[in-house]
Amino acid sequence: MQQELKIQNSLSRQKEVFKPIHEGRVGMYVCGPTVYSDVHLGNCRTFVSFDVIYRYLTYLGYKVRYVRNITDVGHLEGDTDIGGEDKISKKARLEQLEPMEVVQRYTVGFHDVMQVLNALPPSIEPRATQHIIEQIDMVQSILDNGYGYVENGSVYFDTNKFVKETDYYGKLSGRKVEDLMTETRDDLKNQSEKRHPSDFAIWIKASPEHIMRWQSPWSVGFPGWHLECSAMSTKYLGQTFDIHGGGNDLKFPHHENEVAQNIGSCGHAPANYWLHTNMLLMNGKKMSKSDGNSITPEELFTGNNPNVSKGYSPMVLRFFMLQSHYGSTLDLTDVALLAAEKGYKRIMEANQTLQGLQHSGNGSASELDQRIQGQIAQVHIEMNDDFNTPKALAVLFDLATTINRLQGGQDKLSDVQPETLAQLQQVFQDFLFDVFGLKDETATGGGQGNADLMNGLMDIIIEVRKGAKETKDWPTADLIRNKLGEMGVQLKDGPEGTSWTRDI
RNA sequence: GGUCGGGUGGCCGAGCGGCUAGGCAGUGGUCUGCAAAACCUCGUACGGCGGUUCGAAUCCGCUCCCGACCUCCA
Repeated sequence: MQQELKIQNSLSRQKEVFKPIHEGRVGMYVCGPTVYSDVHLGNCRTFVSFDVIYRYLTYLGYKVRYVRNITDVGHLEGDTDIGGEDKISKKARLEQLEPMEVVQRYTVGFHDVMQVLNALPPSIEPRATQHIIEQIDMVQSILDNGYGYVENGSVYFDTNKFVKETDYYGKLSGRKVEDLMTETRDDLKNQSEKRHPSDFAIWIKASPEHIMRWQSPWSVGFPGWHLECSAMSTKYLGQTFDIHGGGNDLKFPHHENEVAQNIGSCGHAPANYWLHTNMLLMNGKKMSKSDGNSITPEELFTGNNPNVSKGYSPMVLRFFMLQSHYGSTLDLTDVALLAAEKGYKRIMEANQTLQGLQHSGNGSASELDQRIQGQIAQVHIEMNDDFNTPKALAVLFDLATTINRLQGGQDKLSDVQPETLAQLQQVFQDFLFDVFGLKDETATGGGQGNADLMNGLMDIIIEVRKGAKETKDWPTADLIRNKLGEMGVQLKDGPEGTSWTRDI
């Protein structure tokens, strides 16, 4: 299984072979949320996507340092670098809370959602407010290098100078520098402190009523929005690292400005590979906090939202996301979720069947065996092609049919080598759980102790029903099946006996 | 207005020059006490119009829609 991993690099707009800076290690930075309100599902898609990327890199044997920040200061409302109110501050004012209470509340909420979605915590989760010193240092470096200027206590990044002296600005977002320089939007006219419309604040002097403020060489103020990512990625991953990720709505201006800040302060572009996830849509439109077209994870799980007919399990949501590529938009609809729920159940039950298959020890290298071997390899090939989870999943579904045929006797285990079966069992476990990060909710839930109890109880019930069936006592047999069905436990009669699964 | 990305069978969603994924729904079967599940079967889709090519959903041109970014959002 030695294929090369290829990833789509936003910087080159091409799929490139991934080569880490340090053999066997990967440094990855992903822009995390601004914690001023509940995460919505769109945010979750990005973090689930990078969770799978993180998991797969780890699966490949890389030692990954995954840094995902929490932005808790500096992110302004509105369309200007100054004049807009800090999002955290605004929320604090409206709810009469300390800014850090706001931050704490939504950070905890974010972590809870990440946990139910089974997203692994990052290696480091730095906060902007914990890195004010690093950010001030970076502003100073930018000033020292001549790429910034001070105006009335605020510091701005001089994009005009940066453009003249380097060829970086606009490269990532594919923007034409001339367009940026000749920006004439009405909104920008009143930003008199800036020398150019495309300049952006890296340090902002706090107005008297502004609650979050720190001492700096230029003013009592706070850092600009883009700065924290530059400062923290540099601190934890170095001046140049492997992968920088985020939602593609951050490409401009956030990421473009980040690149400028890094080069402006230390002369190096931050990341070799930029990965951008595409937007989650709802009703064909971008899911967005600001225009109200959004649904929270909570609402999706409970069904308490007009856009869904029922609640969906977090794992169904995760599976739904895996069925599309992270680089494509994904439209969230009720029927699509319904379909995902069935598909999720099918693959999980196939895995249960697979893990229960017992090999007698004698198996030939038949055509079937060869095909399974090929498909096992194919799963890896698909994932190595820019983390193509929908294609990898498609191969797993093909294998699910084979698994069910083996169980049903249409295919014979004697045509499968014991090692092949073992590999297949391993691949399903590895990919379903370790790489895709799914959990099997069709199986027994509620902790291991309860699982054992549940299994024991079900064995008894199935045994009793078997007795009823043998005496052709159909009313009793059906009563048991129907009552269990109402409780969310489905019985499946088969030639080998009766098995059961739980609804999700 | 500028820049970028899309339009794929009933729905979702891969593919991105020939081998025409996958899931869900639907069809007709097998199995079953009945059902469910499972298995088998059927279903040739790529917005429109031209062009390049032996061959195009895939490349090029035009055109019509849709979305994203350009201003806060993952």
